[in-house]
Amino acid sequence: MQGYLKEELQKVLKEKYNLSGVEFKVERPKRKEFGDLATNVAFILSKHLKRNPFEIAQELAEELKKNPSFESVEVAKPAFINVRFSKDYYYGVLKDILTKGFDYFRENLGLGRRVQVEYVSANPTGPLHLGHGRGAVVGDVISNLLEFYGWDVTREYYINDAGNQIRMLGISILYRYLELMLSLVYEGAYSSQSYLFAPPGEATKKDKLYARISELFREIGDEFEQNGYRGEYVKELAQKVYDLYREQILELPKEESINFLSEFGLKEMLEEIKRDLEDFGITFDVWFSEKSLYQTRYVEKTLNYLREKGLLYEKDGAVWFKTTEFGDDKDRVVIKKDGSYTYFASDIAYHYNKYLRGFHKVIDVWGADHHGYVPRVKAAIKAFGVPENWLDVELVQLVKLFRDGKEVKMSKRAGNFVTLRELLDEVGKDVIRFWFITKRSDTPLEFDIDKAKEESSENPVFYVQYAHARISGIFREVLNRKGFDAEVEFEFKPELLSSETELELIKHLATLRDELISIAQSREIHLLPNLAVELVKRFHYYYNHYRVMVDDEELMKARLALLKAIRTALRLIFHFIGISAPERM
RNA sequence: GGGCCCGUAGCUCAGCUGGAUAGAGCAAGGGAUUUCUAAUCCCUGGGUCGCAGGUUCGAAUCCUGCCGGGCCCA
Repeated sequence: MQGYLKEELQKVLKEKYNLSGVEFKVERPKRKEFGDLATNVAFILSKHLKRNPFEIAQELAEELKKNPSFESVEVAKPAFINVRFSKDYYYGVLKDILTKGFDYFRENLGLGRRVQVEYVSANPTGPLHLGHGRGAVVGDVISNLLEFYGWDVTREYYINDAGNQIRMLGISILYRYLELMLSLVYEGAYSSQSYLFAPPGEATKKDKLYARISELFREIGDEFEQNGYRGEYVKELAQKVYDLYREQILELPKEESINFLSEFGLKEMLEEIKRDLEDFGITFDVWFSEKSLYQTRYVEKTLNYLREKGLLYEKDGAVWFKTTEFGDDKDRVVIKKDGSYTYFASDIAYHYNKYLRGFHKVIDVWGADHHGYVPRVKAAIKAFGVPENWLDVELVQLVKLFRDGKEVKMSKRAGNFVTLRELLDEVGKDVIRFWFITKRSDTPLEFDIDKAKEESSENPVFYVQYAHARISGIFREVLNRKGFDAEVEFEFKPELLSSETELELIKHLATLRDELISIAQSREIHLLPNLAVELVKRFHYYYNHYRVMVDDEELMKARLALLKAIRTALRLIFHFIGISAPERM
């Protein structure tokens, strides 16, 4: 609808003033006296043409009036042009939605180009917390939108499996495992004959166990105290290790046992993360391992490339990357004094890898605590000669959880944060997904469990889903009582929908198409819940004021057609948000 | 100390590439049910858009300063 009017205006500008590429706004006025759409084009033109905007508006209006799709074209006060579309235009829209379904709303914005959305990418050293969950939803919804609008989307999770934190996970598991073993030895789990008796002059097996436990405690105790992961989940992992391997871990040399447990923990955590995300409706096309960048020498190659370009230098025993040449506020270390690579080094390599994989665009969804990181990664990209806007970073702020009006911070499992799983089990996927995108993602979100759960009847998620269930209910009843199946394609007379309410509803659907497109372009996904509520509000009003199942069969069919179109739009929005469309509630 | 984000109704938030009388949900008060699902609808009240300047035909929107909150870096 907006697109249509814009095109028509551009044609007029070209013919009448020989102007092209003029940027102006076409939008839905807040007050319906101002028509279906209004444009500020005359204001813009007055600057170009150096003429009175009101006169220009009048000239343009005269041209537009020739088009039968417009019922009226008026010029208002300063110089707005208010356009009203004809009924036939709207009836055409309704027919279009019924025949094309989702495709009515589609527009090929991506032109099949490849885009990568990287999101979550949480360290696999603990369960996902709420912040990760928000990032997960944001990334997923963006992906859904881009996919629908013609992009070839790759959803990717970057696994930080190379750094010291994985070793620390191993140490933490080992520490908890030692605690577990110690208590078992004390409690007598190792008190059978074979453990208690030994040939004369030799220590018993039990004593040996005890000595080994003490030895390992001494060796890793400090490290655990300083940097260990303390969440309950580490104890669970240790228990799992014990269930599988009993005391065998003690028989390994220290480093070997740490490596073994690191790998074990990594694998377990990743599986858990995968499960949590799947229950959240989120799956990835690619799980990209940081470690693989080292194994394939990608980091090395990338740094060599930079070195050849003269962008690396040594200072204080470390290797630095001249990111300041590309807009960063200071240079960054890529190889530390001790010869190890920084995270930044592998991040550069990762993004170089993304570029070489041929993505036309890359969107990184990051926690907002990484915002200081954006300039240096962008700098790296520029150093590769890649256009800066090739990468977009969506920053996602924290989620604060409230219960009984108080902030909930602690979780037994994670130690610090409430886990996504805990919230998922308590309030369910749909509610979380909906609420997590109701606010712009770069500002902190407050999530009130009581509102999300206990007052579910007043919850916008249910409000919106209820509309879908109601429509489905009507279709069921129409089939039951009248034997008419509205699910299959049927003929109808749109002109029977002649009331103001009905026409407004169709208009709204036409507008919705424009708004969804604009959301996909700007990625302002926080507007999606609003959009759903707006549409549903109109539907509920309609439901309460008009009966669909009426004796006049033609009228009934026309109204069913309208409901079907509404349901199509609703399902599409639900699909974007990733919530279910219930048949009954 | 430097940087980023935020401040709009009692609460949670839209609106911010300048545009017509600043919106929604919740909460508060009143009303609608022989119905295709009342998890609904209708009505009412509620605002110095943090404060002060500036830019211009016009500012919640752009600029500057200040106040308050969050985060990152040193």
